[in-house]
Amino acid sequence: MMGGSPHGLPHHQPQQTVPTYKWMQVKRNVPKPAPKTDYGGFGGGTGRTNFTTKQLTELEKEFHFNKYLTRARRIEIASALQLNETQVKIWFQNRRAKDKRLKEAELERQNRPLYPT
Amino acid sequence: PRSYRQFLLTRERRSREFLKARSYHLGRWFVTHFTHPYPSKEQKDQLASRTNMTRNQVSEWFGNMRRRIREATRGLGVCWEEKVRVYNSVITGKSEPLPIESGDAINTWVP
DNA sequence: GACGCCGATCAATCATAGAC
DNA sequence: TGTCTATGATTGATCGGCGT
Repeated sequence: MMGGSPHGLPHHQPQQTVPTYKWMQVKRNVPKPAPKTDYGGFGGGTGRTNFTTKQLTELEKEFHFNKYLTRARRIEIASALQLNETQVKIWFQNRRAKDKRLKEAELERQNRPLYPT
Repeated sequence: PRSYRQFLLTRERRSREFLKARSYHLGRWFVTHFTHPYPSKEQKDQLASRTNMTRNQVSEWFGNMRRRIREATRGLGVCWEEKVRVYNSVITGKSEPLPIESGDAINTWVP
């Protein structure tokens, strides 16, 4: 496994005797979805958005019609659903990724009996 | 709202058989690559076949595990062995401990 | 330079199987 | 039988890289 090369790594540098595990320090910036215009201004721009069922339904419908959006279409949808263009864009990206995952999962199911039940 | 199919799939993949199969291989890989617990696509496939999981499930397992350990040992422990021990002590007896073994040689490769 | 896409990942949350 | 917890899965959003 691991075509890697386990070449020993000098754990102690002049400055740090403590091994540094960068993955432990990983920290993402807080999601900053621009709140909808108007609407009392502040929308608690912090945190992730919870799409409504209606919004998801419409997005899903659009996705089945087209997996990719044109700029114009994106603006239309964002406007109609009260979302940012970015949110719509990201939703489509995530949706395409999901589509891909599902397809791969489907293939795996065919290529591997598993789960004799 | 989940589909019934999804429900069955979820239940199936959480059976004891799968839980056992994966904890060892995935856990071992994790502790022996503690400096960079990010398996490549090929490595994920390998682990997936060993544990009868899908590549995505392996990815999810590592993602969840990295975060759990990150949170549990933030500011605690120094070397990887200490971190793993901290994690194994923080979790209750119900959790699956990381299978650390004395004399473990850790792969120190880092991108 | 900005913009969109993609692959991988994160972070918060959801949902459930198993323990009690 | 119902409650609680550990953990797999989902998903909006981020990060880095690449192509246009």
